[in-house]
Amino acid sequence: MERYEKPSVTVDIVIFTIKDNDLKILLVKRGIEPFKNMWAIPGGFVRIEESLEEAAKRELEEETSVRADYLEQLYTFGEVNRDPRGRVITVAYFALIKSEKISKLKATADVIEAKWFSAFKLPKLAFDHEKILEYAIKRLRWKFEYTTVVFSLLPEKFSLTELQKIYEIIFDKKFDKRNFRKKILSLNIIEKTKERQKNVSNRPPQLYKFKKKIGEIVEII
Amino acid sequence: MERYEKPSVTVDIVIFTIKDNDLKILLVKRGIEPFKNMWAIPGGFVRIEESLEEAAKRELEEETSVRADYLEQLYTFGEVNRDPRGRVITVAYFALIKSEKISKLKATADVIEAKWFSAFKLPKLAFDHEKILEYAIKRLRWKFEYTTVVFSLLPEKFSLTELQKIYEIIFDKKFDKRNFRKKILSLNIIEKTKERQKNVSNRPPQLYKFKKKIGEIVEII
DNA sequence: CCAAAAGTGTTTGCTCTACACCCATGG
DNA sequence: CCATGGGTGTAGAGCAAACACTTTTGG
Repeated sequence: MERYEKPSVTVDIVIFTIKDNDLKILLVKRGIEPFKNMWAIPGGFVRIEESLEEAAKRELEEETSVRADYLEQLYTFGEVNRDPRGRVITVAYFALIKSEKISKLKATADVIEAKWFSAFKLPKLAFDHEKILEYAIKRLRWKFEYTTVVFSLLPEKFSLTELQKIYEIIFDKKFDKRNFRKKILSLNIIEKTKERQKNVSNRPPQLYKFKKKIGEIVEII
Repeated sequence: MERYEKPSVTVDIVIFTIKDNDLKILLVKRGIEPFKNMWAIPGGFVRIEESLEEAAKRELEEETSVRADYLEQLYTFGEVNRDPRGRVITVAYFALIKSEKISKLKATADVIEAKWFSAFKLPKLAFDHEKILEYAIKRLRWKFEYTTVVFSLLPEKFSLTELQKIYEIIFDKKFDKRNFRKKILSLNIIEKTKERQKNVSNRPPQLYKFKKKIGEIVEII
C-alpha cells in the first residue's frame, strides 16, 4: 500500500510528580548507544498491535510499576535528524503520578538507572529531549491554570493548604491564602467532607473532596 | 535497530478559510479504496526525508497551490484500527488560508474532487476524520480567543469591522461593536494607518495594521 | 436626500488584589 | 502556655457588559 520507506515511531513520556516540596520529572540513564550514559525521557517503540496511548501506558508502567493518575498526549516531534540511528518520529506524552504510590523505580532493558529530577534543575539530555521537556512544563502550567488536573495529584480528601501548596510548587511562587481559598471555593468544584485531618500538631484542617470530572476546563487561578 | 514491524505514518491537514461569510473546510473526494467516493480530510504519507511539518506543507500546496498563512500541529491519532488497510498513525495539522489567494483547487492523484464545505454543514467522512475535525474546530476557537492568529487571515491593512466579522463567523455569534473595538484597541496590538478604505458606498472605514507577531498569546475576547 | 456602514461614552456590576489577626490543637 | 499551621473579611481598582445615536460617504 505504500511506496516509501517507513519511519520508526516511538512514544516518550514526561512523568511529573510532586515530592519533597518540589516538582519532579522522571529521567532514565541510557545503557546503550546513541547517547549512552546520558539522561533521557523514558520511552520506547510503539508496537504494531497497540495504540499510542497504550504504548505510553505500557512504558510508564514498566518504569514506575504504577498507573498514571493523569495522561495526555503532548506533541509529536518529527524532525528528520532528531535521532542519529535514522528516521524516528516520537509522540510525546505527559503524565502525572501521585508520589505516595511510587515505591521503587525499575531500570528496564537498555536503562542503567531511573531517577527523579527537580524540574528546575535538569541535567543535559539526549536527543531533542530538552525541547520536549520545555514544551511539557509549559503545558503543565497551562493545565493547572485552566483545568482541574490538580485533583489527580491529591488524595480523595484533602485540605485547602495541600491544594495551594501544589500550585505554589508548580508556578514557583506564593499565593495569598485568603484570595486563593476564596477563588477555589467560588468555583464550586469542591465540597466539605465531615472530616478533619488527624495527627497534626496544630489546628486540624477541614478536608474537602472534589465534585467534578478531572481535567475539565475551569479557570482556576 | 528495531525488532517490531513499523506502522505507517501520514499527515492530514484541516484547512480552514473564511469565504462567503462562512467558515469553510477543504475536503477531498477519495478516488481509491478504502472509502472510495467518500469525503475526507486531505493528507498523505510522510516521506522518509521530510519532517512532519514539511509533509503537511507539501500536501497542502499540492491541493491548493498556495502556502498556508498559518500552520500548526493539532494532534496525533493512533488507534490500531483507524485505517482498514493496516496500522496507520496520522499526525493532524491545522491550517489557515486567506481565501482571496486561492484560485482553483487541484485534484491530485487518488482524489476525484476537492471542495470547500461549511464547517457547520459537513458531510459524512472517511476514517476517523469526523473526530479530527471536531478537535480542529475546538482548537480553532481556542486559538482565536487567546492568540493573535486572526491576523493571518487579514490583509496587511484592514478595518475593525472586517476583524469583528471574522470573530462573528468563527464563534457563530454577534459581538457588541463598541465593546469589541474597545477591547481590541486596549490590547495595543494594532495601530492606525494613514489610509481609509476606498470604493465603498458609505463612510469609508479607518484602516489598521497589526503590530506584533502572529500567533502570540494575548486574550482577545 | 437616502441608504449603508462607521464611529463613539457612560453606567453598573463583578472580579481581582492587597492586607493582619484570632483560633484550635498537640506536646 | 507555646509553637504551628488553620481559618476568616473588607475596601479600592480595574475590567466586562449593556446600551443608542450621530457622522460620512456614494449614488
